[in-house]
Amino acid sequence: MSKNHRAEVTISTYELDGLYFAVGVSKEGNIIKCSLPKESKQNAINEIKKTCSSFKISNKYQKYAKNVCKSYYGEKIHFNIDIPDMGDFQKEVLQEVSKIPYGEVRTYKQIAEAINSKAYRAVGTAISKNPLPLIIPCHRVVKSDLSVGDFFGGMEMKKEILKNEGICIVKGKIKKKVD
DNA sequence: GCTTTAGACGTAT
DNA sequence: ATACGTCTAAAGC
Repeated sequence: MSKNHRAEVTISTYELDGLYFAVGVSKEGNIIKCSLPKESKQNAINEIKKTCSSFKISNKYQKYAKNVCKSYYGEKIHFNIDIPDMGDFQKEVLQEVSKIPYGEVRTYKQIAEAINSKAYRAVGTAISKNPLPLIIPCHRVVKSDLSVGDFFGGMEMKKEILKNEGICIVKGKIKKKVD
């Protein structure tokens, strides 16, 4: 069978303090996948590789990887992204999630309601498949009782990211800001 | 407070 | 058709 004309993805990585971040960028220049911080460069790259059949590694988009890193450490970054090929429902969910402002959280229920659905669990499922953690801030989505909830990279990581954004967490629960 | 139970619904197999 | 999921609400301990 002839060839695989699947779009080629360029993978770039960035390292800080022993943590490796990777992004996969399409030909059009959109980030289509990013990894959470990993302990090795290879792990970070593998995370991207899994989602594409054709790729090359280059430092061309290192700045994007760096921005992902910055977001992890609580810097407010704007990315121009394009939510990739997925079902409508999933897309709506991710779009809604990407609207959550820096330093704030929403619950799964609120996300469901925002798109006129009662599918709370499906929202969780959709978010779990978020290809762009940190960029699409799924870490800002928490349970209705304000406990942190799950996360692809583990609850600890979710908590850390939220703290880096200045969100206060006490005993695993989001603490409303007092000002 | 914690655990179980049933409910709701998109997705993967 | 069946099972599962980053869930919720209600009920019982």
